[in-house]
Amino acid sequence: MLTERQLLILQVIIDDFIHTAQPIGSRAISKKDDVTFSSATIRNEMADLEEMGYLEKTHSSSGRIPSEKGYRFYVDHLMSPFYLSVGDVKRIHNMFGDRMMEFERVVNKSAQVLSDLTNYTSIILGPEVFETELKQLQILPLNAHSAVAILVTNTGHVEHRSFSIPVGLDPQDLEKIVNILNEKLKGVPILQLNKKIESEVVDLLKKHTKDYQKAEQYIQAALFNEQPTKLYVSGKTNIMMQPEFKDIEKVRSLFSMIEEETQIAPILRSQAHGINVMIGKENEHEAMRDCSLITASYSLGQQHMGTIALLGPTRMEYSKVISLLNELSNQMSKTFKVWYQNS
Amino acid sequence: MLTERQLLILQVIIDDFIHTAQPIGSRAISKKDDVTFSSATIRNEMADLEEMGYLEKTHSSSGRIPSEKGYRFYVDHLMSPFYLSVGDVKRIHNMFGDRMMEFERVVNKSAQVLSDLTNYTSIILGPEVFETELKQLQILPLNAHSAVAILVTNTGHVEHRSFSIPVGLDPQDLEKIVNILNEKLKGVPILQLNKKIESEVVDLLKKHTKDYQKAEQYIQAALFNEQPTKLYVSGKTNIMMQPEFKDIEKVRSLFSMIEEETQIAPILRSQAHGINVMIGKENEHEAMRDCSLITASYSLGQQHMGTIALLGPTRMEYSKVISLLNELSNQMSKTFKVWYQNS
DNA sequence: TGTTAGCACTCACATCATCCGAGTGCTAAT
DNA sequence: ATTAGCACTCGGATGATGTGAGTGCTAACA
Repeated sequence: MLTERQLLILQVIIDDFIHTAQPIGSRAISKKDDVTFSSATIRNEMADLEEMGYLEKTHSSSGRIPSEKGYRFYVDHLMSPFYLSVGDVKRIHNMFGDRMMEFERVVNKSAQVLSDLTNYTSIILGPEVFETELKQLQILPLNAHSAVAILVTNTGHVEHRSFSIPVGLDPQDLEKIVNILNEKLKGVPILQLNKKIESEVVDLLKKHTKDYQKAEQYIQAALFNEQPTKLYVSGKTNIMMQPEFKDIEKVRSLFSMIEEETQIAPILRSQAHGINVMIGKENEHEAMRDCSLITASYSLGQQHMGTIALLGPTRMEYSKVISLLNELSNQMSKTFKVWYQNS
Repeated sequence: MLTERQLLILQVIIDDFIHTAQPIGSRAISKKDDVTFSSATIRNEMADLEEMGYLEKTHSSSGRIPSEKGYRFYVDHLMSPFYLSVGDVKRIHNMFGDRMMEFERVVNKSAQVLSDLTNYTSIILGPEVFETELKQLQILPLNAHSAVAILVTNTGHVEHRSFSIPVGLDPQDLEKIVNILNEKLKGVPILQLNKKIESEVVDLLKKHTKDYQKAEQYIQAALFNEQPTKLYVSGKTNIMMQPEFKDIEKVRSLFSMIEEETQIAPILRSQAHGINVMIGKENEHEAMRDCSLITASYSLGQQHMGTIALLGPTRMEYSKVISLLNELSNQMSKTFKVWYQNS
């Protein structure tokens, strides 16, 4: 549909615009090394490309800039693969080589490195706990009226929650409850905890404890406070360095969205596995009209765990970002496999 | 030193400027209810106030705005007490009334509410663990080569860390180590953990375990990964709504500072107990040149725990902010006392 | 002697005209 | 089919001009 020459021109324009953020004119294109034809020819071709919707003008006599359709075409067909520098790859690998094995830390660090390497904003959706299993439950009284409940999963994820001890609960019963819970719940997938408790634990509790009501209350407090998926964001200030975000109102609306977990988390969660690119208005959220969002998923075996994303202007270094995300998500998946697969 | 009339004029100017962010002229002042004298008189007085350094002009024929010295005087001598609305007080109290007793949550929520009530940015420095004691240490193997260490303090604070099990460490020894550590370290203040281990635990370990080297390594990994004090920030976008922050470069430098824990934490930590007000250049940090920072401390009994701060433009509602911070820090101290004092 | 009315003066800011140059579209020549 | 040439467009920079809010100063007044 597009001639070789048109492809070349489109590619030159996008590559250039990604780095300069300036409209590019026919004369400038004609000076590029691999362009052999004159500026007049280029003007004609550009007019055609504009008519087809791949290019835009900022005003009637300006140079051209890529349209969103142009970016989409670029990403799908035109983009040349980006070869990560040895240093960049090393930085990614190093995060996993360390003895620093805290899950949360690795993810957090990943977000930092990613925003650092790209100068965009990185957002990582922490692992969903769905398929993980309870490794151990512990309830530790702190004093007469408060205690802390600690829940460890087989992936090394730790949840803890302080709460008041229901007045009048027998300390003896406390211990019994914990023992019962541990015995019955160890190895149970987190998602099924609730069902399991109803089906097998409740009766036991009734039998062994004086005050079942209190105990029930107790368990509820300890286990079932909502625990939203963690979101790791890094490099928010990078956004403000992009020339397309000189306008503070734009930045503000974008920031509010990112800070609101309930806004951004579902967007990341709804992305398909693998690499996804959302360009400009392809993002349904108002504030992301002139941003692109690139997402990659990471997993534990077949099990999808979470999403890594980079947010930047539509004028984004797609090629580099995609390579980085690929590298990181592979590395994460690989590492987590080693850590947890055979647990 | 200042006449009654000058005090009145200074107060009117600051009160007005705090709300409008506009320079205020003699005519406007003369129209205020409690001002009885003419604009010409006011002009003379303003000229004097300017000479004394309490007021400034933005250009030679503009109205006056408060100088930093003016704000300082206002905060120290002029400010009328702010009576919090019943609703606001309720919102603060409610946070503590709930069964939601997670320490981190209360602090986090506090930051949110604070930024919400003021439209400034709130920063809370989480509790230092200095004087808290180790309640329990637990090491839980997840699989053949990784484990999670969990450390609980008497205040219900939980730290956890995943790490690799040194290759070749005998599982038998693992249990022994944990037992020894627990026996010897229970009740020891966190700060003295290291010393205590050296003085009492090391010898025991040498005696009871086959491979002391490995064990040492193990303990190091589990306990002494740096754990920076948590920082809770909320309402960053509020800054961008202030007219003095239309300039994106200003916002960016401020944001970078806030996001960098190593920058902002020491500043908060170094504040004296009670309420502190830092106006404009009184803040040594470059990016805070035209901000004010108001801090309040919260404590557990006599023991200082952490700092609550509000960051806004120098044109800040000092009176309201101080009242709110007072209310919150008192409430926090009071609540924590009930929770942990008699543990 | 303190207060006030009056007035000339200042300066930011908005508006408007002008100029410049990068870039286009179109036409005609190659 | 390509390209040189040229008239045209428009954003952005520069400068002149007017307006109005606000000042400082002087002189009159209580």
